Amino acid sequence: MSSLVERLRGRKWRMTPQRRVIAETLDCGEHVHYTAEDILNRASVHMPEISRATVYNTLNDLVSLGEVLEVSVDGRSKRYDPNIHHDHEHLVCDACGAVRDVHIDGDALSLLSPQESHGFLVTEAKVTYRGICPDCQGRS
Amino acid sequence: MSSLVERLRGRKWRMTPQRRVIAETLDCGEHVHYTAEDILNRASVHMPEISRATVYNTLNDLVSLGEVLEVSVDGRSKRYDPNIHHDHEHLVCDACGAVRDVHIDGDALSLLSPQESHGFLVTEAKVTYRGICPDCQGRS
DNA sequence: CTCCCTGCAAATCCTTTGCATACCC
DNA sequence: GGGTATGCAAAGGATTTGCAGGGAG
Repeated sequence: MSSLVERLRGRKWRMTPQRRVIAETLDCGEHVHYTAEDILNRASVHMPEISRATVYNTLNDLVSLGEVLEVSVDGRSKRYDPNIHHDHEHLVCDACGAVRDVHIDGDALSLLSPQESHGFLVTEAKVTYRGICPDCQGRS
Repeated sequence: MSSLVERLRGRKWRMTPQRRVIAETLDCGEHVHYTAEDILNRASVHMPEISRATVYNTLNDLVSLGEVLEVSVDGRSKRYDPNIHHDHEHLVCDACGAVRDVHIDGDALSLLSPQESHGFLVTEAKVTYRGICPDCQGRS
């Protein structure tokens, strides 16, 4: 599977230094997803002048392009998931809010019986697992 | 199952007119969950002077008490679910953001194999179904 | 009578937007 | 060079908080 940067280049997306740094930062967190603020902080290490607005704009562009997924697990900041080409679910730490990808065996869609759909046209099922991550277990 | 208002009375929670109206409003949406702003609007019908801060404070208190669940399905506003005493999952409309409860047959926790837990102490699995609600299907 | 809930307004957090400039293609 | 991404700062929506007064127990 190609990296996000490679895929974007392939789609002839206008590439700028800022956008490259953001895409690379997203790829680094392929299994642990960051908030916009996280991305800004990490990108700033390699490019101190990068602006908050550019990070937000770029993340929204990537979501619109369908190359990155927006994940909301708490009411606070959204997180961004670059790993859209593998089907997966999310595992959230109740202590620190970290989010990582996991793979499951079955299909959660099949757990919903037709009469429980209440007239909705149901297209997707996502499972969110919650618990305490290894780091936070150690800290307790 | 007792209503939210009855349970709160039983827990000797300090009851005020504002809090009663908020709790009753939550109970009205037992299967369709509201945002804080929704609650404010609906409560205002019965009590026009009620303040936004009181609604937010009260909702947070109820979440802390464990009597109401906070639900985040998009990056926008949180929604509040008073139906914590029945195990259930959520069905979200991608068009209007409405959230309602559904019941499923199996258990999503069992879909996660131990080696996929990545060291997390996993305590909960929640499925979020997405689709288009009957109202929005009609509107399209 | 005491404590804490309420309402108001200001503050805070996260995110978006307007505009002039810079730079990718 | 044209069009668009960038950076800054200000605006915007959602939620929280400080403080004075009022009402529940």
